[in-house]
Amino acid sequence: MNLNESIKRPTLHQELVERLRNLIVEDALKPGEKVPEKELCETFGVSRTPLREALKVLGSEGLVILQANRGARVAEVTRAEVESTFPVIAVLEQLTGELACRNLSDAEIQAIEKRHAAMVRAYKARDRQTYFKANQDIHNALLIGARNEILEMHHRMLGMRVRRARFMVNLSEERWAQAIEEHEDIMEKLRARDAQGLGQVMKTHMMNKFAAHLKSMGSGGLESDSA
Amino acid sequence: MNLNESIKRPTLHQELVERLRNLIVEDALKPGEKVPEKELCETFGVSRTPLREALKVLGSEGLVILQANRGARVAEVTRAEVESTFPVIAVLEQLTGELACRNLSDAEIQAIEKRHAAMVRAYKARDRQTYFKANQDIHNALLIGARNEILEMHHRMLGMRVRRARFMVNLSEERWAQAIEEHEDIMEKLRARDAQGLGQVMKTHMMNKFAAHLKSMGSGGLESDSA
DNA sequence: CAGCGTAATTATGAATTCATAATTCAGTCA
DNA sequence: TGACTGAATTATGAATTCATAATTACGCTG
Repeated sequence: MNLNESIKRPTLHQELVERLRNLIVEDALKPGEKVPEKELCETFGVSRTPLREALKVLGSEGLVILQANRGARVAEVTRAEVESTFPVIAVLEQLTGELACRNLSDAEIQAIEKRHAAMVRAYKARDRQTYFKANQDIHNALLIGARNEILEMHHRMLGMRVRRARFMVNLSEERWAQAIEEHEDIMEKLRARDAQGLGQVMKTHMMNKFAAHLKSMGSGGLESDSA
Repeated sequence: MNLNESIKRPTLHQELVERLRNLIVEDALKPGEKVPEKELCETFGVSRTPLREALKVLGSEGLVILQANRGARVAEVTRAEVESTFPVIAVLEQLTGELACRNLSDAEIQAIEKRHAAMVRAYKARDRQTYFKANQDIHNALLIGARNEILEMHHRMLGMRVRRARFMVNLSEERWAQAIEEHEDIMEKLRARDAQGLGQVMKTHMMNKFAAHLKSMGSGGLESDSA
Protein backbone atom coordinates (compact mmCIF):
# COMPACT_ATOMS: atom_id res chain seq x y z
CA MET A 1 0.00 0.00 0.00
CA ASN A 2 1.21 3.42 -0.93
CA LEU A 3 1.34 5.54 2.19
CA ASN A 4 1.08 8.75 0.24
CA GLU A 5 -2.29 7.79 -1.18
CA SER A 6 -4.03 7.58 2.13
CA ILE A 7 -2.89 11.02 3.25
CA LYS A 8 -2.92 13.08 0.12
CA ARG A 9 -6.10 15.06 -0.30
CA PRO A 10 -5.64 17.39 -3.22
CA THR A 11 -6.74 20.96 -2.94
CA LEU A 12 -10.19 21.79 -4.24
CA HIS A 13 -8.94 23.59 -7.29
CA GLN A 14 -6.77 20.62 -8.29
CA GLU A 15 -9.70 18.29 -7.88
CA LEU A 16 -11.86 20.67 -9.88
CA VAL A 17 -9.35 20.94 -12.70
CA GLU A 18 -9.53 17.17 -13.07
CA ARG A 19 -13.30 17.02 -12.87
CA LEU A 20 -13.86 19.87 -15.28
CA ARG A 21 -11.27 18.54 -17.69
CA ASN A 22 -13.14 15.25 -17.73
CA LEU A 23 -16.46 16.97 -18.28
CA ILE A 24 -14.96 18.72 -21.28
CA VAL A 25 -13.10 15.76 -22.72
CA GLU A 26 -16.06 13.45 -22.13
CA ASP A 27 -18.17 16.02 -23.95
CA ALA A 28 -20.52 16.65 -21.05
CA LEU A 29 -19.68 20.29 -21.57
CA LYS A 30 -20.00 20.92 -25.27
CA PRO A 31 -17.69 23.12 -27.36
CA GLY A 32 -18.91 26.68 -27.61
CA GLU A 33 -21.11 26.34 -24.56
CA LYS A 34 -20.82 28.82 -21.75
CA VAL A 35 -19.41 27.23 -18.61
CA PRO A 36 -22.19 27.50 -16.02
CA GLU A 37 -20.22 28.75 -13.06
CA LYS A 38 -23.06 28.90 -10.59
CA GLU A 39 -24.48 25.55 -11.53
CA LEU A 40 -21.14 23.80 -11.28
CA CYS A 41 -20.53 25.34 -7.88
CA GLU A 42 -23.75 23.81 -6.65
CA THR A 43 -23.20 20.38 -8.15
CA PHE A 44 -19.70 20.20 -6.74
CA GLY A 45 -20.63 21.89 -3.52
CA VAL A 46 -17.85 24.46 -3.61
CA SER A 47 -17.65 28.22 -3.77
CA ARG A 48 -16.76 30.17 -6.84
CA THR A 49 -13.17 30.86 -5.78
CA PRO A 50 -11.66 27.41 -6.33
CA LEU A 51 -13.82 26.84 -9.38
CA ARG A 52 -12.63 30.02 -10.98
CA GLU A 53 -9.04 29.11 -10.20
CA ALA A 54 -9.62 25.84 -12.00
CA LEU A 55 -11.07 27.67 -14.99
CA LYS A 56 -7.97 29.82 -15.23
CA VAL A 57 -5.84 26.69 -15.42
CA LEU A 58 -8.08 25.13 -18.06
CA GLY A 59 -7.85 28.41 -19.91
CA SER A 60 -4.08 28.21 -19.99
CA GLU A 61 -4.41 24.66 -21.27
CA GLY A 62 -6.62 25.92 -24.06
CA LEU A 63 -9.65 23.83 -23.11
CA VAL A 64 -11.74 26.87 -22.29
CA ILE A 65 -11.66 30.40 -23.60
CA LEU A 66 -11.76 33.13 -21.02
CA GLN A 67 -13.26 36.44 -22.08
CA ALA A 68 -12.94 39.34 -19.72
CA ASN A 69 -16.25 40.13 -18.06
CA ARG A 70 -17.94 37.53 -20.19
CA GLY A 71 -16.94 34.36 -18.42
CA ALA A 72 -15.63 31.11 -19.82
CA ARG A 73 -16.73 29.13 -22.86
CA VAL A 74 -15.65 25.63 -23.76
CA ALA A 75 -13.12 25.98 -26.56
CA GLU A 76 -14.19 24.82 -29.98
CA VAL A 77 -12.04 22.30 -31.76
CA THR A 78 -11.51 23.96 -35.09
CA ARG A 79 -10.34 22.12 -38.14
CA ALA A 80 -7.41 24.51 -38.38
CA GLU A 81 -6.35 23.59 -34.86
CA VAL A 82 -6.57 19.89 -35.52
CA GLU A 83 -4.60 20.29 -38.71
CA SER A 84 -1.97 22.21 -36.80
CA THR A 85 -1.86 19.72 -34.00
CA PHE A 86 -1.34 16.51 -35.90
CA PRO A 87 2.06 17.32 -37.40
CA VAL A 88 3.27 18.29 -33.94
CA ILE A 89 2.00 15.05 -32.45
CA ALA A 90 3.64 13.22 -35.30
CA VAL A 91 7.13 14.50 -34.57
CA LEU A 92 6.60 13.82 -30.88
CA GLU A 93 5.63 10.27 -31.81
CA GLN A 94 8.81 10.02 -33.79
CA LEU A 95 10.86 11.08 -30.79
CA THR A 96 8.85 8.73 -28.61
CA GLY A 97 9.77 5.84 -30.86
CA GLU A 98 13.43 6.69 -30.88
CA LEU A 99 13.66 7.09 -27.13
CA ALA A 100 11.46 4.14 -26.26
CA CYS A 101 13.57 1.91 -28.42
CA ARG A 102 16.63 2.85 -26.44
CA ASN A 103 15.11 2.87 -22.98
CA LEU A 104 12.52 0.12 -22.79
CA SER A 105 13.59 -2.95 -20.84
CA ASP A 106 13.30 -6.35 -22.44
CA ALA A 107 10.52 -7.17 -20.02
CA GLU A 108 8.61 -4.08 -21.05
CA ILE A 109 8.97 -4.99 -24.69
CA GLN A 110 7.62 -8.42 -23.85
CA ALA A 111 4.60 -6.81 -22.22
CA ILE A 112 4.02 -4.68 -25.28
CA GLU A 113 4.35 -7.78 -27.42
CA LYS A 114 1.51 -9.31 -25.43
CA ARG A 115 -0.69 -6.29 -25.85
CA HIS A 116 0.08 -6.30 -29.52
CA ALA A 117 -1.02 -9.92 -29.82
CA ALA A 118 -4.21 -9.09 -27.97
CA MET A 119 -4.80 -6.20 -30.32
CA VAL A 120 -4.37 -8.39 -33.38
CA ARG A 121 -6.81 -10.91 -31.92
CA ALA A 122 -9.31 -8.12 -31.32
CA TYR A 123 -8.82 -6.98 -34.90
CA LYS A 124 -9.54 -10.44 -36.26
CA ALA A 125 -12.60 -10.67 -34.04
CA ARG A 126 -13.68 -7.21 -35.19
CA ASP A 127 -13.88 -6.18 -31.55
CA ARG A 128 -13.41 -2.44 -31.77
CA GLN A 129 -13.69 -1.83 -28.05
CA THR A 130 -10.87 -4.22 -27.16
CA TYR A 131 -8.85 -3.08 -30.14
CA PHE A 132 -8.93 0.57 -29.11
CA LYS A 133 -8.02 -0.27 -25.54
CA ALA A 134 -5.03 -2.41 -26.55
CA ASN A 135 -3.93 0.17 -29.07
CA GLN A 136 -4.04 2.86 -26.45
CA ASP A 137 -2.13 0.70 -23.99
CA ILE A 138 0.63 0.13 -26.51
CA HIS A 139 1.05 3.77 -27.36
CA ASN A 140 0.94 4.62 -23.69
CA ALA A 141 3.62 2.05 -22.87
CA LEU A 142 5.84 3.47 -25.58
CA LEU A 143 5.31 6.99 -24.31
CA ILE A 144 6.21 6.01 -20.79
CA GLY A 145 9.07 3.91 -22.07
CA ALA A 146 10.61 6.99 -23.65
CA ARG A 147 11.52 8.05 -20.10
CA ASN A 148 11.01 11.70 -20.86
CA GLU A 149 8.49 13.52 -18.74
CA ILE A 150 8.56 16.68 -20.81
CA LEU A 151 7.80 14.71 -23.94
CA GLU A 152 5.10 12.82 -22.12
CA MET A 153 3.45 15.93 -20.77
CA HIS A 154 3.33 17.75 -24.08
CA HIS A 155 2.20 14.64 -25.92
CA ARG A 156 -0.67 14.16 -23.52
CA MET A 157 -1.60 17.82 -23.68
CA LEU A 158 -1.87 17.70 -27.44
CA GLY A 159 -3.62 14.35 -27.44
CA MET A 160 -6.25 15.64 -25.11
CA ARG A 161 -7.11 18.62 -27.25
CA VAL A 162 -7.38 16.55 -30.40
CA ARG A 163 -9.26 13.65 -28.86
CA ARG A 164 -12.19 15.97 -28.25
CA ALA A 165 -12.80 16.03 -31.99
CA ARG A 166 -13.70 12.40 -31.43
CA PHE A 167 -13.44 11.23 -34.99
CA MET A 168 -11.77 8.02 -33.89
CA VAL A 169 -15.13 6.34 -34.20
CA ASN A 170 -15.00 6.20 -37.97
CA LEU A 171 -12.47 3.49 -38.72
CA SER A 172 -12.77 2.15 -42.22
CA GLU A 173 -12.02 -1.50 -42.86
CA GLU A 174 -9.24 -0.39 -45.15
CA ARG A 175 -7.60 1.96 -42.67
CA TRP A 176 -7.95 -0.64 -39.93
CA ALA A 177 -6.02 -3.18 -41.93
CA GLN A 178 -3.39 -0.60 -42.71
CA ALA A 179 -3.08 0.34 -39.03
CA ILE A 180 -2.51 -3.28 -38.11
CA GLU A 181 0.22 -3.55 -40.69
CA GLU A 182 1.87 -0.44 -39.34
CA HIS A 183 1.74 -1.90 -35.88
CA GLU A 184 3.41 -5.05 -37.11
CA ASP A 185 6.09 -2.79 -38.46
CA ILE A 186 6.35 -1.02 -35.12
CA MET A 187 6.84 -4.33 -33.30
CA GLU A 188 9.43 -5.41 -35.79
CA LYS A 189 11.49 -2.27 -35.31
CA LEU A 190 11.06 -2.52 -31.57
CA ARG A 191 12.31 -6.11 -31.45
CA ALA A 192 15.30 -5.09 -33.50
CA ARG A 193 15.87 -2.04 -31.28
CA ASP A 194 15.98 0.06 -34.42
CA ALA A 195 15.48 3.49 -32.89
CA GLN A 196 15.63 5.53 -36.08
CA GLY A 197 13.35 3.06 -37.80
CA LEU A 198 10.80 3.00 -35.03
CA GLY A 199 10.72 6.76 -34.90
CA GLN A 200 10.08 6.93 -38.61
CA VAL A 201 7.36 4.30 -38.53
CA MET A 202 5.56 5.91 -35.62
CA LYS A 203 5.63 9.30 -37.28
CA THR A 204 4.24 7.81 -40.48
CA HIS A 205 1.66 5.87 -38.50
CA MET A 206 0.37 9.09 -37.00
CA MET A 207 0.34 10.97 -40.28
CA ASN A 208 -1.56 8.14 -41.95
CA LYS A 209 -4.05 8.15 -39.13
CA PHE A 210 -4.46 11.86 -39.64
CA ALA A 211 -4.89 11.50 -43.39
CA ALA A 212 -7.51 8.80 -42.89
CA HIS A 213 -9.47 11.00 -40.53
CA LEU A 214 -9.34 13.96 -42.84
CA LYS A 215 -10.55 11.77 -45.63
CA SER A 216 -13.32 10.14 -43.64
CA MET A 217 -14.73 13.39 -42.41
CA GLY A 218 -14.27 15.32 -45.60
CA SER A 219 -14.98 18.97 -45.01
CA GLY A 220 -17.64 18.39 -42.37
CA GLY A 221 -17.71 17.15 -38.82
CA LEU A 222 -15.74 19.99 -37.37
CA GLU A 223 -16.41 23.67 -37.00
CA SER A 224 -14.74 25.71 -39.64
CA ASP A 225 -11.89 27.85 -38.39
CA SER A 226 -13.85 30.96 -39.18
CA ALA A 227 -16.53 30.05 -36.63
CA MET B 1 -3.06 51.69 -35.34
CA ASN B 2 -4.61 48.50 -34.11
CA LEU B 3 -8.08 49.26 -32.86
CA ASN B 4 -8.13 46.26 -30.60
CA GLU B 5 -5.18 47.53 -28.65
CA SER B 6 -6.84 50.68 -27.43
CA ILE B 7 -9.83 48.86 -25.97
CA LYS B 8 -8.39 45.68 -24.56
CA ARG B 9 -7.52 45.91 -20.91
CA PRO B 10 -6.56 42.47 -19.69
CA THR B 11 -7.93 41.14 -16.46
CA LEU B 12 -5.73 41.44 -13.41
CA HIS B 13 -4.86 37.79 -13.31
CA GLN B 14 -3.74 37.84 -16.94
CA GLU B 15 -1.59 40.87 -16.28
CA LEU B 16 -0.19 39.17 -13.19
CA VAL B 17 0.61 35.97 -15.07
CA GLU B 18 2.73 38.02 -17.45
CA ARG B 19 4.43 40.00 -14.72
CA LEU B 20 5.17 37.00 -12.55
CA ARG B 21 6.36 34.99 -15.51
CA ASN B 22 8.80 37.76 -16.30
CA LEU B 23 9.98 37.94 -12.71
CA ILE B 24 10.70 34.22 -12.85
CA VAL B 25 12.26 34.14 -16.29
CA GLU B 26 14.30 37.27 -15.54
CA ASP B 27 15.46 35.54 -12.39
CA ALA B 28 14.11 38.20 -10.04
CA LEU B 29 12.41 35.31 -8.29
CA LYS B 30 15.03 32.65 -7.82
CA PRO B 31 14.47 28.91 -8.26
CA GLY B 32 13.57 27.22 -5.01
CA GLU B 33 12.49 30.44 -3.38
CA LYS B 34 9.10 30.70 -1.80
CA VAL B 35 6.83 33.07 -3.72
CA PRO B 36 6.09 35.93 -1.32
CA GLU B 37 2.36 36.23 -1.80
CA LYS B 38 1.78 39.09 0.56
CA GLU B 39 4.73 41.12 -0.64
CA LEU B 40 3.78 40.73 -4.29
CA CYS B 41 0.23 41.79 -3.53
CA GLU B 42 1.55 45.01 -2.07
CA THR B 43 4.02 45.76 -4.83
CA PHE B 44 1.40 45.18 -7.50
CA GLY B 45 -1.37 46.75 -5.49
CA VAL B 46 -3.81 43.87 -5.87
CA SER B 47 -5.55 41.50 -3.54
CA ARG B 48 -4.59 37.89 -3.08
CA THR B 49 -7.38 36.50 -5.24
CA PRO B 50 -6.07 37.45 -8.71
CA LEU B 51 -2.50 36.80 -7.62
CA ARG B 52 -3.36 33.32 -6.49
CA GLU B 53 -5.21 32.68 -9.74
CA ALA B 54 -2.07 33.68 -11.59
CA LEU B 55 -0.01 31.31 -9.46
CA LYS B 56 -2.31 28.44 -10.37
CA VAL B 57 -1.71 29.15 -14.03
CA LEU B 58 2.04 29.37 -13.55
CA GLY B 59 1.79 26.12 -11.66
CA SER B 60 0.16 24.41 -14.62
CA GLU B 61 2.94 25.81 -16.80
CA GLY B 62 5.49 24.27 -14.47
CA LEU B 63 7.16 27.53 -13.55
CA VAL B 64 6.12 27.28 -9.92
CA ILE B 65 5.43 24.30 -7.71
CA LEU B 66 2.26 24.45 -5.66
CA GLN B 67 2.21 22.52 -2.41
CA ALA B 68 -1.06 22.22 -0.59
CA ASN B 69 -1.12 24.43 2.49
CA ARG B 70 2.49 25.32 1.91
CA GLY B 71 2.18 27.86 -0.86
CA ALA B 72 4.14 28.24 -4.04
CA ARG B 73 7.85 27.90 -4.72
CA VAL B 74 9.65 28.85 -7.89
CA ALA B 75 10.39 25.62 -9.75
CA GLU B 76 14.00 24.55 -9.93
CA VAL B 77 15.48 23.88 -13.32
CA THR B 78 16.94 20.46 -12.85
CA ARG B 79 19.53 18.98 -15.14
CA ALA B 80 17.21 16.07 -15.79
CA GLU B 81 14.51 18.45 -16.96
CA VAL B 82 16.85 20.31 -19.28
CA GLU B 83 18.13 17.06 -20.70
CA SER B 84 14.57 15.95 -21.29
CA THR B 85 13.56 19.23 -22.83
CA PHE B 86 16.24 19.64 -25.46
CA PRO B 87 15.38 16.60 -27.57
CA VAL B 88 11.77 17.74 -27.61
CA ILE B 89 12.75 21.24 -28.69
CA ALA B 90 14.99 19.68 -31.32
CA VAL B 91 12.17 17.79 -33.05
CA LEU B 92 9.98 20.86 -32.85
CA GLU B 93 12.78 22.82 -34.52
CA GLN B 94 12.87 20.18 -37.21
CA LEU B 95 9.18 20.58 -37.85
CA THR B 96 9.58 24.35 -37.73
CA GLY B 97 12.18 24.16 -40.47
CA GLU B 98 10.05 21.95 -42.68
CA LEU B 99 6.95 24.07 -42.34
CA ALA B 100 8.71 27.42 -42.56
CA CYS B 101 10.37 26.32 -45.77
CA ARG B 102 6.99 25.66 -47.32
CA ASN B 103 5.11 28.62 -45.93
CA LEU B 104 7.46 31.58 -45.77
CA SER B 105 6.93 34.18 -48.47
CA ASP B 106 9.84 35.28 -50.58
CA ALA B 107 9.72 38.65 -48.87
CA GLU B 108 9.98 37.02 -45.48
CA ILE B 109 12.95 35.00 -46.58
CA GLN B 110 14.52 38.22 -47.80
CA ALA B 111 14.00 39.73 -44.36
CA ILE B 112 15.59 36.72 -42.72
CA GLU B 113 18.45 37.00 -45.13
CA LYS B 114 19.02 40.54 -43.88
CA ARG B 115 18.99 39.48 -40.27
CA HIS B 116 21.39 36.71 -41.10
CA ALA B 117 23.79 39.17 -42.69
CA ALA B 118 23.53 41.37 -39.60
CA MET B 119 24.23 38.37 -37.42
CA VAL B 120 27.34 37.47 -39.38
CA ARG B 121 28.57 41.05 -39.11
CA ALA B 122 28.02 40.93 -35.35
CA TYR B 123 29.94 37.68 -35.20
CA LYS B 124 32.89 39.16 -37.04
CA ALA B 125 32.80 42.17 -34.74
CA ARG B 126 32.55 39.87 -31.73
CA ASP B 127 29.44 41.74 -30.67
CA ARG B 128 27.64 39.17 -28.56
CA GLN B 129 24.70 41.39 -27.73
CA THR B 130 23.81 42.08 -31.34
CA TYR B 131 24.57 38.52 -32.33
CA PHE B 132 22.13 37.08 -29.80
CA LYS B 133 19.43 39.50 -30.80
CA ALA B 134 19.76 38.74 -34.51
CA ASN B 135 19.93 35.04 -33.82
CA GLN B 136 16.76 35.20 -31.78
CA ASP B 137 15.02 37.23 -34.48
CA ILE B 138 15.88 34.63 -37.09
CA HIS B 139 14.61 31.71 -35.08
CA ASN B 140 11.53 33.68 -34.20
CA ALA B 141 10.83 34.50 -37.84
CA LEU B 142 11.16 30.85 -38.74
CA LEU B 143 8.83 29.83 -35.96
CA ILE B 144 6.22 32.33 -37.04
CA GLY B 145 6.80 31.41 -40.65
CA ALA B 146 5.83 27.83 -39.88
CA ARG B 147 2.24 29.11 -39.64
CA ASN B 148 1.35 26.65 -36.92
CA GLU B 149 0.12 28.15 -33.68
CA ILE B 150 0.17 24.89 -31.79
CA LEU B 151 3.79 24.34 -32.72
CA GLU B 152 4.58 27.92 -31.82
CA MET B 153 2.92 27.74 -28.44
CA HIS B 154 4.60 24.54 -27.37
CA HIS B 155 7.95 25.68 -28.68
CA ARG B 156 7.73 28.87 -26.69
CA MET B 157 6.60 27.04 -23.59
CA LEU B 158 9.60 24.75 -23.72
CA GLY B 159 11.99 27.53 -24.61
CA MET B 160 10.88 29.54 -21.63
CA ARG B 161 11.51 26.77 -19.18
CA VAL B 162 14.93 26.03 -20.52
CA ARG B 163 16.02 29.62 -20.92
CA ARG B 164 15.90 30.01 -17.17
CA ALA B 165 18.96 27.80 -16.92
CA ARG B 166 20.65 30.74 -18.61
CA PHE B 167 23.72 28.95 -19.83
CA MET B 168 23.64 30.87 -23.10
CA VAL B 169 26.24 33.18 -21.69
CA ASN B 170 29.04 30.71 -22.12
CA LEU B 171 29.68 30.64 -25.84
CA SER B 172 33.06 29.26 -26.74
CA GLU B 173 34.86 30.65 -29.74
CA GLU B 174 34.73 27.21 -31.25
CA ARG B 175 31.01 26.70 -30.77
CA TRP B 176 30.34 30.19 -32.02
CA ALA B 177 32.10 29.50 -35.29
CA GLN B 178 30.24 26.24 -35.63
CA ALA B 179 26.91 27.94 -34.98
CA ILE B 180 27.64 30.46 -37.74
CA GLU B 181 28.40 27.65 -40.13
CA GLU B 182 25.17 25.93 -39.22
CA HIS B 183 23.31 29.14 -39.86
CA GLU B 184 24.91 29.43 -43.28
CA ASP B 185 23.60 25.96 -43.89
CA ILE B 186 20.16 26.99 -42.71
CA MET B 187 20.09 29.91 -45.12
CA GLU B 188 21.24 27.72 -47.94
CA LYS B 189 18.45 25.23 -47.40
CA LEU B 190 15.97 28.05 -47.00
CA ARG B 191 16.98 29.67 -50.29
CA ALA B 192 16.61 26.31 -52.00
CA ARG B 193 13.26 25.72 -50.27
CA ASP B 194 14.57 22.35 -49.18
CA ALA B 195 12.06 21.56 -46.44
CA GLN B 196 13.43 18.18 -45.41
CA GLY B 197 16.95 19.55 -45.45
CA LEU B 198 16.11 22.61 -43.40
CA GLY B 199 14.32 20.49 -40.84
CA GLN B 200 17.30 18.25 -40.50
CA VAL B 201 19.77 21.11 -40.18
CA MET B 202 17.68 22.92 -37.58
CA LYS B 203 17.32 19.79 -35.51
CA THR B 204 21.05 19.19 -35.65
CA HIS B 205 21.70 22.84 -34.87
CA MET B 206 19.69 22.52 -31.69
CA MET B 207 21.28 19.25 -30.63
CA ASN B 208 24.75 20.72 -31.18
CA LYS B 209 23.81 23.72 -29.13
CA PHE B 210 22.68 21.38 -26.40
CA ALA B 211 25.87 19.33 -26.57
CA ALA B 212 27.98 22.46 -26.35
CA HIS B 213 26.14 23.63 -23.27
CA LEU B 214 26.42 20.30 -21.57
CA LYS B 215 30.11 20.29 -22.31
CA SER B 216 30.69 23.85 -21.16
CA MET B 217 28.98 23.37 -17.86
CA GLY B 218 30.26 19.90 -17.17
CA SER B 219 28.38 18.38 -14.26
CA GLY B 220 27.91 21.66 -12.41
CA GLY B 221 25.92 24.80 -12.96
CA LEU B 222 22.56 23.21 -12.43
CA GLU B 223 20.91 21.54 -9.52
CA SER B 224 21.08 17.81 -9.66
CA ASP B 225 17.80 16.08 -10.34
CA SER B 226 17.78 14.65 -6.85
CA ALA B 227 17.61 18.11 -5.34
C1' DC C 1 -45.52 46.94 -34.55
C1' DA C 2 -40.54 47.31 -35.06
C1' DG C 3 -36.47 49.34 -33.37
C1' DC C 4 -34.18 51.95 -29.99
C1' DG C 5 -33.07 53.44 -25.31
C1' DT C 6 -33.13 52.87 -20.54
C1' DA C 7 -33.89 50.48 -16.17
C1' DA C 8 -33.69 46.01 -13.72
C1' DT C 9 -31.40 41.82 -13.29
C1' DT C 10 -27.76 38.85 -13.56
C1' DA C 11 -23.02 37.49 -14.06
C1' DT C 12 -18.35 38.44 -13.42
C1' DG C 13 -13.86 40.14 -11.40
C1' DA C 14 -11.73 41.31 -7.43
C1' DA C 15 -11.46 42.43 -2.32
C1' DT C 16 -12.39 40.93 2.06
C1' DT C 17 -13.32 37.73 5.62
C1' DC C 18 -13.03 33.38 7.86
C1' DA C 19 -11.37 28.64 9.21
C1' DT C 20 -7.62 25.83 9.43
C1' DA C 21 -3.05 24.05 8.55
C1' DA C 22 1.82 25.12 9.05
C1' DT C 23 5.43 27.42 11.33
C1' DT C 24 7.67 29.79 15.02
C1' DC C 25 8.86 30.47 19.56
C1' DA C 26 8.90 29.89 24.46
C1' DG C 27 8.95 26.95 28.25
C1' DT C 28 9.82 22.48 30.41
C1' DC C 29 12.02 18.35 31.51
C1' DA C 30 15.60 14.94 30.92
C1' DT D 1 22.38 22.23 27.61
C1' DG D 2 19.47 20.27 24.21
C1' DA D 3 15.51 18.11 22.50
C1' DC D 4 10.53 17.88 22.99
C1' DT D 5 5.75 19.87 23.89
C1' DG D 6 2.38 23.05 23.21
C1' DA D 7 0.71 27.76 22.70
C1' DA D 8 1.03 31.95 19.73
C1' DT D 9 1.65 33.60 15.28
C1' DT D 10 1.56 33.46 10.53
C1' DA D 11 0.33 31.73 6.05
C1' DT D 12 -2.79 29.44 3.20
C1' DG D 13 -7.22 27.68 1.10
C1' DA D 14 -11.74 28.65 0.53
C1' DA D 15 -16.20 31.24 1.36
C1' DT D 16 -18.34 35.45 1.29
C1' DT D 17 -19.04 40.10 0.05
C1' DC D 18 -18.81 44.02 -2.93
C1' DA D 19 -18.45 46.89 -7.21
C1' DT D 20 -19.06 46.91 -11.87
C1' DA D 21 -19.72 45.18 -16.52
C1' DA D 22 -22.88 42.64 -19.40
C1' DT D 23 -27.31 40.96 -20.40
C1' DT D 24 -32.11 40.96 -20.31
C1' DA D 25 -36.66 43.03 -19.93
C1' DC D 26 -39.52 46.59 -20.56
C1' DG D 27 -41.47 50.72 -22.29
C1' DC D 28 -41.30 54.42 -25.44
C1' DT D 29 -41.27 56.55 -29.90
C1' DG D 30 -41.63 56.77 -34.70
